Amino acid sequence: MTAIPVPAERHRQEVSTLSDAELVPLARMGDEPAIRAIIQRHNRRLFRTARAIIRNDAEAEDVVQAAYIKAFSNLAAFRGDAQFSTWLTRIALNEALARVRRQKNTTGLEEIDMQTRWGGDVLQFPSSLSATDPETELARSQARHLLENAVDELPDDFRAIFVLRDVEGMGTDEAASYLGIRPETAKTRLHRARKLMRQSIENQLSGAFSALFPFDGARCAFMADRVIAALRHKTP
DNA sequence: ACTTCATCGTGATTGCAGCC
DNA sequence: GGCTGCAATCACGATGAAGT
Repeated sequence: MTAIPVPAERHRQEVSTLSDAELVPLARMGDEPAIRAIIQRHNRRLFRTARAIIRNDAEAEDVVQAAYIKAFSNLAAFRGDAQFSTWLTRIALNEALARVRRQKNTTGLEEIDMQTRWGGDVLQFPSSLSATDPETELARSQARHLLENAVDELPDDFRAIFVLRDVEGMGTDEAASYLGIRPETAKTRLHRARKLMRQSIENQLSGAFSALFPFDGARCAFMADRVIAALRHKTP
């Protein structure tokens, strides 16, 4: 049995189906469901973008929040020349870069690095596949940590382009314009970022390769027993 | 309707020059 | 010497026209 939507609820549902171009005028008039719809739609991209620059979850959340506040307070400034998402992401990016500059002035880089490395779990990679069993979930979680560590180890410039292109799936030109660099530079940085990612992951896994397909201990001894038994049986 | 081929656009790779 | 950006080139997939 489906409940009949009350007007406010119906408005919320209708609003969630609108395009950004349709939502913006509503948001300008202070329409709360429209503002919520915009936030829900762009949260992930903004967080990832901010997280790529900041390397700290809590800080990235702050940045995204500040970016939304700034954007909704200055919606009149959005002329509609570019996509709304582009405008929004650019604000978050500027906010994140400004915060990094402030941090560099007030905090040692090493300290920021420690916060990042030991600050816990993070950069939300998409988990489109549903969990199946605990082992699979554990393996997926380990793989995510591996990737997140590798991303965190990238130099700032490389990390930004890597996240925008490979995590967010932007095109070269779009990502380059977000970062204010030439597309050629974006390509080179992405290529080198991927190379560094490969090296980093290989380093993290170097011990693991030798442990693949283990065949030792009791299993090995049992095999030896069987071979010897077979040979004894064969020789007269 | 299907297959083949040419064209175009986008991304990947690499070499080289300039800078610190 | 290593890092970075630029430019040239290569590779590949998407798309549309032509032929069967």
